[in-house]
Amino acid sequence: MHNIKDIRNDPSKFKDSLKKRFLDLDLNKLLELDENNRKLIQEKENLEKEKKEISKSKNKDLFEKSKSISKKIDVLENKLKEIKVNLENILSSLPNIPYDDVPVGKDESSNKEVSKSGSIPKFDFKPKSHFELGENLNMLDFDLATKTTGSRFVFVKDKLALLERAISNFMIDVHTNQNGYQEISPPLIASESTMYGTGQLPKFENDQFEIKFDDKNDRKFLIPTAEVILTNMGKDRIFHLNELPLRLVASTPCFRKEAGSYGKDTKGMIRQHQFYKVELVSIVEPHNCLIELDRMTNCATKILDLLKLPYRKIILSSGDMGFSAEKTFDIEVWLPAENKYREISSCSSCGSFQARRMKSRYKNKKNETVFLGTLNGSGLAVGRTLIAILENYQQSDGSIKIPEVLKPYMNNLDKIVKK
RNA sequence: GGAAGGAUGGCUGAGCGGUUGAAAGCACCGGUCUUGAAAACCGGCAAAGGGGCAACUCUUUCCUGGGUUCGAAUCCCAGUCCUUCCGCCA
Repeated sequence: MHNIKDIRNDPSKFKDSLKKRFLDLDLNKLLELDENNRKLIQEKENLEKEKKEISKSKNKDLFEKSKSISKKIDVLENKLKEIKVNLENILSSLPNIPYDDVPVGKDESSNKEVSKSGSIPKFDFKPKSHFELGENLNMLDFDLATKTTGSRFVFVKDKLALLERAISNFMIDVHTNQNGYQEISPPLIASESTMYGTGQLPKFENDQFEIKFDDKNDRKFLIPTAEVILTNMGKDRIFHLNELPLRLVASTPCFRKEAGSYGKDTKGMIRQHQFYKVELVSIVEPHNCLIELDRMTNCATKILDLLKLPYRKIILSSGDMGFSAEKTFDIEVWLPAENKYREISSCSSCGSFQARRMKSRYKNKKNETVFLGTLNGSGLAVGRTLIAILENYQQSDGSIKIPEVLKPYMNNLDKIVKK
């Protein structure tokens, strides 16, 4: 959410910065509503002042007049309510403004590689895809999931289920013990206002799974990422300076409809309606956002370093970034079967964009109340890490070596082999 | 699901029809003192929005939404959430 004052002060600058998002919108309606809003506010305030003075004077002769003022105020209030709804509808649908150093471009083709790390494994056989490997081991079962649930779900079984759990535990341990994050086990269901706070609503309702509760006025959604629930821990709150930075980590299932991506990655577990993800969230003073973004990104890549998985870091172009982000680094892991890098983490700074939506504030050094900065990043997507391990650690016989750092989490198992 | 109590500023907590935006304490910020810190003392300190270059000023807000009244944190109605007790249950 943007501050209407910023838009009002320099509409053309604001418009230009949204052009980086390839949005050419007409701000006139917004500005017109804003002006009208302020005009009516002034009228209303004058009446209120008058009314206040009458009641203070306790002069009975003026009481009738006060009543008639009340009626006028009622009319104005109704008009204002309507304007406010319209204003907020427009404002809440505007995406965040890309930070200065974000490459401008329409889509992922303008993303820029920042760095590369790790060595790409050489195979003296044709590497298999994760779903071939998993199905041959009888440890990934897509057909069964289709039967019980539907498409884009999977049963992970036996030692791969253990591996999935190990990955998750390993990552959380690194983030809590070495990276200074506090572990959270949050609700997996979020209220409508919580979803609004991080920017999933109102614009992206179609991507969300809504839960049916008895009370129809109280809408609830399965979280599409722990970012939603963790970031909203600061909702409607004023933090003390000494509580910052707040760094949170959670491993949770995520639920996404992924509407519009049908036909993409239909095979395997790259794109599922449900997947586990270890999520990092930082709540910081807004001027520290970009430093924190680098820090967070390093926390994520550290996991890949420890797992000895090759990856690259890219900066997303303005057109490819998420709605709430001002700057995003994606980390892509090497997948031998696809012979390319695939996204395994996405770390974003949202500046004060989300904080403004959810009224998440703190008292700064000068004792002023200001909006916080929020960041979120995957550290990492568990399902995709499983895929990357399957593909990068596969052996010619179809078995899977276990990365050194995961062995303690897997009863010191060396290898996953077919029974 | 049944019964009772409650919701006030960053926090604790008074107020229960008329300068109450709201006592007091804590926290926080500034200052005096101190080599420095602590303690002590003095001062400041709610948010949102409008107007103004600014100093400043106005309006709203005591869970939410209605109502009574010239006037509501205070009275009435509805709802939400919390706490305690009982029942049920992983």
